[in-house]
Amino acid sequence: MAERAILEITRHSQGPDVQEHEFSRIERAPAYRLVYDAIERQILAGRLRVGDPLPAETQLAEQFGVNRSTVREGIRLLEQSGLVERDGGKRPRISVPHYLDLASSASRALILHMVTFRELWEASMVLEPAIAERAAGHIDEKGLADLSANIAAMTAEVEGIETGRPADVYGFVGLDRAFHEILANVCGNRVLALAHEPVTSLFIPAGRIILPRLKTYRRVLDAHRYIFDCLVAGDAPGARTWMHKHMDDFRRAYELTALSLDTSLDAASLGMVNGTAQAHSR
Amino acid sequence: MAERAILEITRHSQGPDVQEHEFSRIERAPAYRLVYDAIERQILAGRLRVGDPLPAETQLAEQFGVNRSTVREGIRLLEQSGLVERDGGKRPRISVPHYLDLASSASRALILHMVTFRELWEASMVLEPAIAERAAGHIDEKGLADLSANIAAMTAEVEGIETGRPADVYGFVGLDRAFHEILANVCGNRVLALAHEPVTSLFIPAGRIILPRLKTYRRVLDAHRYIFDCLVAGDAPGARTWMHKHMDDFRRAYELTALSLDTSLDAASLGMVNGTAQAHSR
DNA sequence: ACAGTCCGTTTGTCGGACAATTCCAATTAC
DNA sequence: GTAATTGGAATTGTCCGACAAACGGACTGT
Repeated sequence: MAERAILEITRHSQGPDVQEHEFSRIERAPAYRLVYDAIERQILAGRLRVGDPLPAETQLAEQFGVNRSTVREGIRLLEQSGLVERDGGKRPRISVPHYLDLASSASRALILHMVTFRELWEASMVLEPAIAERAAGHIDEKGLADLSANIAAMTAEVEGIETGRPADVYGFVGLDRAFHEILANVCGNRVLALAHEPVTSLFIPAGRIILPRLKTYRRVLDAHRYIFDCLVAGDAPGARTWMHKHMDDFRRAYELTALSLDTSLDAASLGMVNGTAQAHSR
Repeated sequence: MAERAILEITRHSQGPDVQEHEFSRIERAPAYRLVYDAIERQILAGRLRVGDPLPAETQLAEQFGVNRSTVREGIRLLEQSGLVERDGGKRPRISVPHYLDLASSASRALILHMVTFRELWEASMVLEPAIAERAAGHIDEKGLADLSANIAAMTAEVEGIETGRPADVYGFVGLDRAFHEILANVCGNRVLALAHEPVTSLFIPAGRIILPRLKTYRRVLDAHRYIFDCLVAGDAPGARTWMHKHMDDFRRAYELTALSLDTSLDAASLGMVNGTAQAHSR
């Protein structure tokens, strides 16, 4: 019986609760947005469960009493907000957006707002040591293995560079980022991991500026090694301390490049286009 | 001359680089997504500037060589990702997503992943004191005025409650949230503000659980007052210390409700539906 | 200068159509 | 009996054409 009423669209037709002198702002949302809102509510309320396929477009159109095109536009909104996931040409399925996916678009927004390197560094001085500290108490076997592999790869890269091979800056920065990302994901706190993600993303352009100029590859690797050792030993204060030093190194290196801390990270220094393109191709 | 080539769509038609035995996975992104990618690139590259109106749908359809419906679906993706903004029935305009908008959907994602109160509290113990500390050095006249008004409103509310009036829990939690949000926005660091936003969002359901049970209204107000006084005096360490106490109070209160710190904040316990609906109706 | 009117443009929505896939189930081959 | 095939129904992606409503701007009358 409730089958028909599962999905209902609500035109927010401002009821007769208008004041006498003041008229409340008249709100007209397009139908495709109402479709989006309605389906979103069903998902958040749990009536449409994660993993289930989305009802067919024609069926939705019929239930909502709108055209299929309108329903499709609403579904696009859901798609971009991560609440439905389509895999190839298959039926789109209800899904829970992974918080880290959303963080990548947040970092894009930050770049467009031209945050400065100082802001990035300050935030990382707050977050990274806290994450390292907690990671010492929460890391598991797999996390340690991942970190170990990451350090091994970076070691190989650094030794290659020191024997004269041209540096693969992109690859190195990627390894650096991966190290910090692993830490965030094993620190046992998803809120911190989410808060941290834009920081790692923004470090990529910053790293690409610094590393080729100052060649601090070995120094980065050593810091990672010390942190790793602390994690193995379960030494939370040590992990925090080393991470703190590691981050402060980064600021000093940036200052040595003669770039002001208050210059903004702009989209030109990017890889940004690649970054977002990747984010959408799940 | 470049007028025609400003917007170009790239079908990723995997060239003839297929191996002999292995066929590389053919990738078919739907056209509406290619439209999205193409326009996004133009915006990030700065060829479509913020504030400009988006080209007309028919024009885009013609340039891309696809149907207008397809273009429209692509625009919906842009819309949800915040890169275009439509105000009423007017021409949609290119816009830069405000990072805080994106954070609200991130906090929704966190709820769906059932983060625990402990995670929320830990993250706030890291972020809130750091923000308070920085706010002491950066706050301006307007920020102080906003905080002052916020505290005045909360004072009125608390005094009303203490004279027997029934407590407006929703209103109080809203004021509490606003206080912390103002702080984040005047701390002079947008990365921290972004990282902080999901924390304030998630505190709303938590506050609604705690406050009516323990009636710690006065205690919250006092903490806000102490912090405010430190900000006025430019006392950064003091602001940090009081915020630290304020957050720790919150944990203790939560424990007193006999709820485990490791219970998750679920969508049911919160006006999440309202929250997101509000977020979209900018 | 200002208000009102007219008209082209643009968006929102509708209806229908069709190719390409996917899904599912019955059928066939072993 | 089980596995492979095949055929049709369902579904998505895309296209076409159409129209009402709202917006923007020019034009006009006062």
